[in-house]
Amino acid sequence: MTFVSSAHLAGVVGVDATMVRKDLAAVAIAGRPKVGYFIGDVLSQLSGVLGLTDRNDAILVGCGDLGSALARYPGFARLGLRLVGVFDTDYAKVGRTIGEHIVLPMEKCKSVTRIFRVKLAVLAVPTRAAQNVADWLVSQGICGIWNFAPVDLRVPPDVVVRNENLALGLAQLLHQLRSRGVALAPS
Amino acid sequence: MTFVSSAHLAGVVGVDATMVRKDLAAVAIAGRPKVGYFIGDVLSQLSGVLGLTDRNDAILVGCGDLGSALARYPGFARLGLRLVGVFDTDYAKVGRTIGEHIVLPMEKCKSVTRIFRVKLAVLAVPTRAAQNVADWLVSQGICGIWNFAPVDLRVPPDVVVRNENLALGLAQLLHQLRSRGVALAPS
DNA sequence: TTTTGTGAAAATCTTCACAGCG
DNA sequence: CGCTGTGAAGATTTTCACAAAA
Repeated sequence: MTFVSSAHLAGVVGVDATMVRKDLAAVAIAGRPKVGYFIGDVLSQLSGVLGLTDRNDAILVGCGDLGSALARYPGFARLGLRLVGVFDTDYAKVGRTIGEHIVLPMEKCKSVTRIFRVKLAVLAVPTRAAQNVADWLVSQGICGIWNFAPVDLRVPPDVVVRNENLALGLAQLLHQLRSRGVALAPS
Repeated sequence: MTFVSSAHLAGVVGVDATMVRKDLAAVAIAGRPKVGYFIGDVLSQLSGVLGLTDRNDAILVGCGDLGSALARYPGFARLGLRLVGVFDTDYAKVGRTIGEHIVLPMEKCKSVTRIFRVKLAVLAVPTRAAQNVADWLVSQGICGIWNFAPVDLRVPPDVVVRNENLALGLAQLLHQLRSRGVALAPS
């Protein structure tokens, strides 16, 4: 089983087989007639395209429940995300161990960011603090923010923000259920 | 400022103005020429379409870091999500207070689900336990699962699952940064 | 004149159909 | 044969252009 057909991939992912072939062709992954696609090729090429082959250094700011969960979240390591520092302003949390990390005081953030040339920050602070922290991070040279606070951050155009929109996800789920006629609260 | 134009909404959301008009028309929100759309209409109608006007009862299963964060996440209440029960199998956690909730033992889940006729479950258990818990929830009559474990759950076709794909979100952010030429790790 | 609402045009995305290759 | 690769057809989405309304 070192080869896989577009039809099989299509079945697993739940899309049309032609689509799979077109997409793989678009990222220059070639298959062989009669045989299919070499699984090694698919995996390595796809990883490359998605940027998972390089190591991705990042800092995590905010070690509340959500921050702690993220620091321990399984699978980030597999995606190449390496947290080179985990920070919180709350001195009660500083020194605590979270997964593999020890919480550092915010004061250390500047030097860690500079030493490791970190460009990416995971933001898991309370909503009211998010914009301020983001501004500060940007001034430190951060140019990518993975934002978990439910607020739209204002950043310069050269900074990329990805909002993890839990509220939106919930709305979509609710809508899907309702469109199937499921009542979510007893009348 | 009780009216808003499609052009203004388009600017805020970052899409074409015609698109805004088409979409609003699709959900039966009418505007008035020269004036625009009545903001009250837009908000109330849109809330209705998204199912945010009804109360949405749900249970939360799993009170680790992520579960705790979710139980406290601001904004769910505004979206109409009401957690009627918060559960964990770990007796060390049972009885603990998380935000407004008290952690209940899994044994109580069955009766709470039945009494409140809960159809929606938020799943925040360790990856290895997710499928088992999901199976059990479905057998209790749950028909919507908001899954935070990084695993594709196998459920009957009448059950709706929404995966909160943190890994995917990260991959997208990394890809965006790389396409802008940002190196995320020093060489 | 400004802004909605919408049919028509343009662009894009998806599927079909089949040549080519092993 | 079975499966890839791809041009053409089909479907859908987005944009354009303009009539109608206040």
